[in-house]
Amino acid sequence: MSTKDIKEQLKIIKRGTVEIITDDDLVKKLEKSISAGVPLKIKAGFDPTAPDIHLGHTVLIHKMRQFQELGHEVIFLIGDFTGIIGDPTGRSETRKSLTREDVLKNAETYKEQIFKILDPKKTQVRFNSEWFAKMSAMEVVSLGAMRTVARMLEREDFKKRFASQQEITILEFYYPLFQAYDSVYLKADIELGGTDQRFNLLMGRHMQKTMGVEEQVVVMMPLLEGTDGVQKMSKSLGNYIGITESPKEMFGKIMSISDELMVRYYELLSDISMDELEKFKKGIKDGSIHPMELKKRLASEIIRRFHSEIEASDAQREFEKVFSQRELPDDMPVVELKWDGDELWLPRIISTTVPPTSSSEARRLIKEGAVTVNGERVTDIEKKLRRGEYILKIGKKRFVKIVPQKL
RNA sequence: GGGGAGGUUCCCGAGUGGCCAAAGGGAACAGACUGUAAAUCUGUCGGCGAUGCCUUCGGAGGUUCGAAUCCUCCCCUCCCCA
Repeated sequence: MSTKDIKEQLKIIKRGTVEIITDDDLVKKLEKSISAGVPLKIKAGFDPTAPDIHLGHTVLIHKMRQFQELGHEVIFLIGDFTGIIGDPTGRSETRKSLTREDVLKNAETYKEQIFKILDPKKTQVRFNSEWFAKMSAMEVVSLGAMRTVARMLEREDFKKRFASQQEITILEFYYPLFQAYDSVYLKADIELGGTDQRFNLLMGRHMQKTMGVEEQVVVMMPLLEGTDGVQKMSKSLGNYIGITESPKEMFGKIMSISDELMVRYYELLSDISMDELEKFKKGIKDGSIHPMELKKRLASEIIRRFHSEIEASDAQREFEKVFSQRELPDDMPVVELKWDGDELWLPRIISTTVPPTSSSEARRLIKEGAVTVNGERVTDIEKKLRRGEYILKIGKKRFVKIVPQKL
């Protein structure tokens, strides 16, 4: 059990949150927990639809870790049952149901990844099919009595779909009810979720109250902005940093975020304390700390978590070498090139060795001064190269080593 | 079942007979500035050894010297009425 007092606990719990419903209930729960020496049950549900976990998903997991460190009991709930229904949240159209096999496969991926953040020994992994699979029809139907259709239609996405005459199946109406029942069954003290989960989280409170279980406190976390700093991180927007990406890619992506976003990432993804973060902010303001140094530190911390200490420092060294000192990277793709005659036209060489490039594209790049051959910038689109070895650099980050194909 | 709107290059979206490889915005890619910052500014943004040629505007035909634009049929999406 946590030795920290309520004030300290609250400070940690509130870090990065958007809203807590309600603060008073949270304080009461903590008081009770401390006096009785019983940890709180923290529940967070995950819909096993996303095998590609990115940093945005880890915000919640990170918050779970913090609860774990405070000595509370963390339940990582995999919604294998509800995953088959498909959460309609945020969808403008009916979601396709996943097959049972998909769900289980994705759940495995989740388990693999979350323990890079959570302590496996202190984490309960549960599947909600555990209780739903054996529920009687009677019980299921009775869940439907929990809410009226009018209340259901208050939810923004349902409202929109209903108004625009798109279909909403009764099955989808059941999703929030099932999620809420998870909280009832587990007797959750706190449920964590993103701001987009508001309706479902509150449904949990409602159902617990109705069914005579103490109401859970709802802790809502923000949806992390992607690398563009504006829209939420998502794979479809291409602004994500996946946690299985290579250390090199991760380092590069993190270094390219804005300073403001870096502060945000520190708050939501880093282990450093808020006090330390305050010092950082001051340092940036008065110029005593260079933001770039802090960004490197952040990148390093994140890579260490998902890869290793060594890979983190390698990634940093490589980054400094290539981008700060403008030297060549340790390894670059080597392409064998067949020379038909003595000389080959440079745009031709580029289009055949740098994958998504046409010769038109290559001409443009040359005109724009983006192309370097053995360190020399080339701006003549008529340039030809004699048979031999060359190192091409296209833009800031694309390198290719050309070697003649053996005869 | 009846009525209406529409499908355009990665996305949004103009264009309604030649001046259209197709406005504008976004994304992306480059260059400058830097800290690979972000922001900003500038340029590029179908293909081709190219002041020209080829392929693109839902699909298939047709009219025309000439079509993304007009006609016919088909496919798809959305809205209204029942």
